[in-house]
Amino acid sequence: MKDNLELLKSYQLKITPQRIAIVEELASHGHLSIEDLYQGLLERFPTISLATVYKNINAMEEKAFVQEVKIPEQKSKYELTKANHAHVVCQECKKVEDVVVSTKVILDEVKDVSHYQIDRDDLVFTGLCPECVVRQSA
Amino acid sequence: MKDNLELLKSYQLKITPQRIAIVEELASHGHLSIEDLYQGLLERFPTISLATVYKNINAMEEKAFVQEVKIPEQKSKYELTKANHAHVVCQECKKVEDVVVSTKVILDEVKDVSHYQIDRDDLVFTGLCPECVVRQSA
DNA sequence: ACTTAAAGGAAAATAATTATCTTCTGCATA
DNA sequence: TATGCAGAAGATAATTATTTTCCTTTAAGT
Repeated sequence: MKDNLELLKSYQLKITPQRIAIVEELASHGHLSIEDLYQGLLERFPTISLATVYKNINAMEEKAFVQEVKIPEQKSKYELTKANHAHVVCQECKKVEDVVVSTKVILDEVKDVSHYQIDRDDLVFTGLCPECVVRQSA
Repeated sequence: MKDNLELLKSYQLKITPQRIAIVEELASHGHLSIEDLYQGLLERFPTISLATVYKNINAMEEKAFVQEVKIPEQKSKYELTKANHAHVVCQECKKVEDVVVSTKVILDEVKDVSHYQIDRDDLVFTGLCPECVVRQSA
């Protein structure tokens, strides 16, 4: 994961072992809550402070390096900023995944109906993932 | 607002002056945070407890009478449950409004791409409301 | 290597939410 | 209409979540 170092640098964030670990956690797990991150990092840094996680996530959000994802009925998750995308959430196993869908049609309609100038969209679709669908019907 | 009484009853929520007030606040203001509600109710019930607001909102959410709306960079807002709709948020004046848009196209695409069974969608579009657009360019 | 601004860690301070307990009240029923 | 009770309100304490402070350590430029 050498890229992560470059990536952090390019966002003007000082590179520290804790920050590298946060990025690696996010890169490998995708969507994590503050508590998830803290638990994950504790294994590598037994003395890490919860405040460090908060401070870093806030700093990274500040620099738009990570983004908060607000999900119904769940605590916020964080992900590395990437190309705009929507999220699907499984209400059964709680997993969160990215989905790339075309938003042009709905965006046009929203602009048309609301007369707002839209700069950002946060789309969360909740339901059952394929695995939990079969589990349900079983 | 006589309907509100019937409405509360139909959701098996005991009718109290505080609850009527909460419903009226939500009905007239649309989207309110816990704090907004508390401040609003304080004028009518100088002794109301913040815990009462929390307990009632939770009870109402439980019964699906109200719904939480999670908005980027803001504290959660609550609204009376109504026909499914999306939200537009002005990043300048912070106002939140409902927008009714067709979700069929995007829903189909999400289902197609993710293979999830989708039961719910939470769509939030952020930008500038018409008033703030003109204010910006002025 | 040396310097310094910034990051980490521990703990305290705030904020947000929930729980507990007592008193009060909506409302079903006699 | 009177009465009993489940559930609601209010006050407060207890939890939980998040942010800030303060001091020590460290990344990174010179």
